[in-house]
Formats: sequence, structure tokens, C-alpha cells
Amino acid sequence: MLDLAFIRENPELIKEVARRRKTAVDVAALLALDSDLRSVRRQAEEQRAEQNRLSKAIQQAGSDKEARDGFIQQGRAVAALLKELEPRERELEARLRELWLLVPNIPDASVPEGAGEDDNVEVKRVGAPRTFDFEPLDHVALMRGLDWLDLERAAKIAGSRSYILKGEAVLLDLALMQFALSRIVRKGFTPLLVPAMAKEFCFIGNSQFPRGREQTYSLEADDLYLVGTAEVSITGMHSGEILREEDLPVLYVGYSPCYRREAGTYGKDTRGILRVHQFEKVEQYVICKADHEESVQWHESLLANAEEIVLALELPYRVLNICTGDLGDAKVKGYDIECWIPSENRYRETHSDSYFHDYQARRADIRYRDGEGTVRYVHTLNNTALASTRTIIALLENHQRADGTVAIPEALRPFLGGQATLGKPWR
RNA sequence: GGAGGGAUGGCAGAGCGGUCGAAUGCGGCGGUCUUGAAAACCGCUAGGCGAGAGCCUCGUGGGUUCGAAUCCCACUCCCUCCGCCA
Repeated sequence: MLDLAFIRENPELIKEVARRRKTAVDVAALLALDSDLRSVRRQAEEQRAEQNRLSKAIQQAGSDKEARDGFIQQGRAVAALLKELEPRERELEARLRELWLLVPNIPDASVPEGAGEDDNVEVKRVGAPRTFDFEPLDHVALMRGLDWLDLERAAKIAGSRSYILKGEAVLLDLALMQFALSRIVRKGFTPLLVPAMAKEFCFIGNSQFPRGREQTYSLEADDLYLVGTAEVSITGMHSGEILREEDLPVLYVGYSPCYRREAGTYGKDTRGILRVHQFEKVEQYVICKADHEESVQWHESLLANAEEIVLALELPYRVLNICTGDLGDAKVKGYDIECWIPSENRYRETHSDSYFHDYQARRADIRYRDGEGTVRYVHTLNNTALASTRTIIALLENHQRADGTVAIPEALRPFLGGQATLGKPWR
């Protein structure tokens, strides 16, 4: 969230930003609540001050019963007033917070203007899509031929957008996780295996809630939700803490299963495992000082880390600078990496690299004490290192051979017992 | 699932109706002494709102009371024991 004082002083800027980001927020109502709250709070504070004065007077009255009883009578009156003011104060606070959580972050000047995903700007394109001297298959046909995928029985178990990986596909999946994890760990990131279930505050802190609530699975009996990314759990980790400046930056690489309801995507990407309810992901996460330049540097280096992974997997890709209309509310700026998917003859998103300045830190209350002893909100960033299903699609489709087997890029082989090929010829 | 115990500042830990935003120790910062360092000694050291006076915060939310860290209720989390279990 943004600093309330900043919103108060820049209401027109907030409205403008909301418009550019195609997001609805009632700034006027928010400011009205803010002013009501301040007024009620002032009244309540006056009464509390009076209550404190009377409380001291009662003590000092000692055995002077008459004076004492007089103060107690006054105290009762003050308490009655507060009994009216305080619930109003709490209610206004809650309503204000509700609107406040909907105020989006301010995009960086380098974020392109645009209405939606078609306006994202391609920053670079790396590697040429392969030309096949045979008829390439899509990942579903390929995996079926190899007996690596069972969508029908998965649907029987868990409904649509489920899948069963089978045989060497499972080994490939796990190898990819290990591969990504080990490469990021090598860069000094601390690996984490975090809970895939988290409490509500983690989702609010991360900005998944309140918008996007319907994209999250909830476990109502236990007041928990399934995370759509390890990012949610990692944001929760340091919530409410004041970190030491010398411990920054904190570099994490988290591994977790990811759960997504994909509500409202009926009919979209229905074939295969591109858009599924569950996958695994290795996620990069950075907590750094409240410094724009440093955030930008980390944003670029998280992108570079992800690119190295994609390059090592020998996948053609491009990088997009996400436009205002397509950028998540919490982000200052975001890059997506899209890998080439031969069967679709286009690039599809596999990575998402974001920085937030202190937007998440304010929501999750993550701070640090700087050199002067001042307590500040940290900056947070994250980027995918590798997401299982989409990377499997890209890998299989791009590296398939005419006989239906798949060539394994050299960098991945150590994680597959040195094998250069996966699958038995079947075409 | 059953039975107990607990949650206080960066950490440890006292306080159990008013003089408590809170003893003490450790840690941190500054100083004295010293060629320098250590030791010793002295001082400072929670966060938030507010221009300020002031207000709020002792796990969270309610309640009792003129007044709650302290009493009552609910919830969350942690620990110990029993049961179950990968």
C-alpha cells in the first residue's frame, strides 16, 4: 500500500494512476473516510487524555473520599462517551483500510502506457525459433506418445486443469526444480522450502488479497489458503519484523507447489498443461534497502538470473516490459519472459519479474533500521526461477526429435543421471 | 483428538488492578580512561499517529472497571505429556 499521507496530498495523481492501470479505486470516498476518522479520532483522544488525567487525580485524592468520588463520577461520564466514540473509530479504520488496500502502486516512468497485454513492449528476443525438418507435435501429443501424461484420469481424480505426469516426465520435472534451485543457490541465494498453505495476512501483505481472492483456494475449516507462489509465504516470513540493515539484502530462493483456481479462464488454454491448478515453482525473492536504484539493479539481475536458466535450457525467448494496463496493482514495474512454443507458433509466459518498492513491505509491515537508526520499510522483489509445467512444455516441444524422443540440454543432464535423451522412439 | 504450561522491548526476563511504555541483565550506539584495543565506569537505546499538547501499542479480539500488561471470555501461536500418524 502507499503512504496514507502521500495519498492525502496527491489524490489527483492516484486517480490518474488508477485510470492508467485500468483499476477501480474510489479516492474521494477514501479521503472522506480519512477525514471522518481523523475527526473521530481527535475526539476520542481528547476523552482518553481526560480519562488519564482523572485516573491520576483519583490516585492522588487518596483517602479524600469526597474528591475521589467526584473524580470517579466524572470518569464514568468520560467512559460513557468513549463507549460511543471508540466503536465508530474502529469501524472507520476498517472501512478506510478496505479502500486503502485497493489503491495501486505508482508505475515507474519506464513502464510503457497501454490498455492490456497487447501493448506490452518487447525488450529483446533471444534465440531463433527452430525450423523442424519433420512435423513437430504439441506437448500433449508428444507426452501421450511417450506415455508421460494422463489427463483423463487426472480429471477423474481432480477435475479439469489437472494432470498426471508419468514415467520419465516425473524425473524431468524434479530435475528441472533441482537444476533451477542449484543455479540460484550458486548466486548466493538461501534456499527455502516454504508452506504451501498460508494465513490471510500473507496474501494481503503480498497483495493477492483483497483483489484476486477468487483466484485462491481456501481451506475454510482451518482458516488457511493455498499459495499460488512461494512469494506469498516468503512475504509472510518477515512480516512485522524490523530487520538489521547489515542483514540486507536478504536473498531467498523458495521452492513450493503453486495452486491457482484459474476462475474466469474457462475456455482459455484448455489443451494440455499450460494452464493448470497445480504446479511447482522455484522462485527468487529479494528484500533490500529502501533505495530505488538498488531495487532497479536487483530487478535487472533477477531477470538476468532467469535468462541464464532459459538460455541453459536452450529455449528461444523474448522479454516483455509490461504496460500500465497489464501490470499488477502492487508492481512498480515488471518484465515477463516468454518462451517459444512451436505448436502455438508464439511465445508464452514462463517467468514474471517484479519490483514493488515498499508497497508489499507496508502491507506486510517489513522494516529495517538504517545507518541513522531510522526505521524504514524495505523494498521487495521477486522473479520466477523456473515453473514446472510451462517449462516442461517449452522444453519438450523445442527439443523433440523426429522419432518422438526428446533431446536434453547439456546443462540439465547432470540432474538426469547424465542422460542426453529422454523417452523411447515411438514415431 | 485429550491434559497441562506459556506469549512482555533486538534478545533474555521481572511485573499480576493505579505511581508501568514497563525493573534488571545481555546486545547496540555515544563518551571517559588508554599509544591503540580489551576491561572498568558514565550516558543513550521499542514502534506507530499527531505541527504540538497529547494519544495508542505488553500475542489478537471482546468484556469488567473511574482506571487493565495485571481480572474475565473467545481466538491464534508456541512448549510439555498422552493418543494417532508419513
